[in-house]
Amino acid sequence: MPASDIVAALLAAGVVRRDALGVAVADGVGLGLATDTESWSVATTDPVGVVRAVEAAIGPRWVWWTKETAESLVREGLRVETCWDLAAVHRHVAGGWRAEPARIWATLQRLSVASIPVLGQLELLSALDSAGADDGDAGEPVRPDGHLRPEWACGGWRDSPDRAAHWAALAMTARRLQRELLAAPHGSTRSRARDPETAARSESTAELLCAELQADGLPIDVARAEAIIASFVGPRPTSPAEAAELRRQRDLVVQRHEGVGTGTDLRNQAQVKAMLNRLGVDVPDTRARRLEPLRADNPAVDALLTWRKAERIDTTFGYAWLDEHVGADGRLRGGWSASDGAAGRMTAQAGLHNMPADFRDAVAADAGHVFIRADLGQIEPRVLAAVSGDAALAAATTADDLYAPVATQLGVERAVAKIAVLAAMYGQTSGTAGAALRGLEQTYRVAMRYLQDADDDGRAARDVYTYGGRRVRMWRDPNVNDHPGAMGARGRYARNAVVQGAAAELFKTWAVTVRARGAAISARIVLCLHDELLVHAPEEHGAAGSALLDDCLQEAAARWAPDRSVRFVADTSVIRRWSDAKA
DNA sequence: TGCGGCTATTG
DNA sequence: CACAATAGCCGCAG
Repeated sequence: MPASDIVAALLAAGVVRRDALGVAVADGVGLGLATDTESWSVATTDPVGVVRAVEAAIGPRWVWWTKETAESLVREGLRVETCWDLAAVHRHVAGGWRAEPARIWATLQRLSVASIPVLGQLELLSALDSAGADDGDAGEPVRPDGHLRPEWACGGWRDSPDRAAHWAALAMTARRLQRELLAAPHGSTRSRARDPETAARSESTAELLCAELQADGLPIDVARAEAIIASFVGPRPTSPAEAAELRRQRDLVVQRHEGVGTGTDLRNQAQVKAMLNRLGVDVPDTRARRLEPLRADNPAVDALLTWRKAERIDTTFGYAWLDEHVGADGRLRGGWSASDGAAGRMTAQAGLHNMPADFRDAVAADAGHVFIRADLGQIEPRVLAAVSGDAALAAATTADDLYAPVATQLGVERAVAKIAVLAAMYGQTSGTAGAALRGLEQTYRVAMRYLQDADDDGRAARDVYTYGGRRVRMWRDPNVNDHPGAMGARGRYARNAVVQGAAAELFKTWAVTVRARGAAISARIVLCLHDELLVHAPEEHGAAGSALLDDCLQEAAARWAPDRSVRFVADTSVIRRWSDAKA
């Protein structure tokens, strides 16, 4: 069936723009499409071509199980506008990281995760269990016991277009159940989001963005990057033997401070500590922060710290790193995850999130292009004001510098106010913030209560929920009784998770808004860094892009937060190199 | 070979 | 050295 017939069939079925449309792409075989009531199977060697035609003609909200589908589309150069990613929504509402179809389905059916059938266990099951859980029709994706058939879930749905159509229809069923789950009150701190689907949608589209970030990569001036590396470790060695010799020479510069022949292994923590002891330096550990003050008085410490920096560049951000992750097209590519870890932040590999600042000079826009860079100012305390509904703290967000009015309110220096607010969000109790913390309790009672509630939940091993409804699971060591240390750690973790997690939700809403609106001026996000966006665009659209980032922040904030009492600000600039940004 | 500890880098 | 993350090397247990 040609793609135009599929489009006609969908139009006849009444599918319009933004309507949910299930899709299952079986590469080389065909695809399945499904609405809530109908499904279509298409045999074709070019299933993505069909998706492309439907996207162009209708532009639905594509519904799929996992980001594999997003990656399939992006690999073929297709950028669809929006989606509903069942795995992303599952991670959001259920917590945890694992989100295979069988787990998503079991959760929606309220079946125990432990009872999910595993492929290859069938013989064992039938031997042990005379009830025969799998006595249904193998042509159906769902077993009589309600679980997904493992052979379907593990790829069997790709076997034929008909199966793909079943799989797409099942995705639509799963989406309906997820929406019910999102709309229902849940947990001890029900999400205060105005529209419970907002977060689910931006979390979904963030997966699409991640697939694109992975494919596009970050533009790198490779010659500049090599020069930066050379400034730390010297020119690129031409052979492994030369590399080894250079390394030996670098070690010797430090070892010489002890005289000849000691041969301290600088990569061995215990030996380094012993060496420092012999040189009269007594430290509990050898971290740079601790050694830095001693550097001026002790040439050996100075040499060691210089060695550390070079060693770090050589092993982690050296020539090998460039060769492995930068393509012939000058793009640095790494894997992206839309909601990793505790609170659902985006994460990236290949050093994209922890590249030393020295390298920002090597992050350069293509010829005829610019970067539009924007970072959110003081995002966490502003988010705290929004999610807790603290009117006093919200009032402080009208200032460009939130800490200024907070300091005035507390009657302390700005620096003290800042430390106190951060301490409250991170759960620090020791240190100098003590008096100011008590002031916070008085002045921003609602926000501090919100944090304390999360802390209490965490200590008691109760899961917490972010503003956008992300479930953050708590844990308990099954082998030992809870002890104060573990409880305190969980409390701090939970306290931070409700703030950091909500900030991540706002950030992703902003990012996917920029992704959508930026397409009109060929602006593409090339880096997401927790509170910072780097967008690559043709230079003639620099000014428009700059305005767009700011507009999108206001749009995203309005969509994400229930009222406009909290002000969000971004510092935006149009630059050629990342290092041109002022901060 | 896998894992915890230590270290450095980022927000 | 609070909260989160990636990533490398080392020693040690299995």
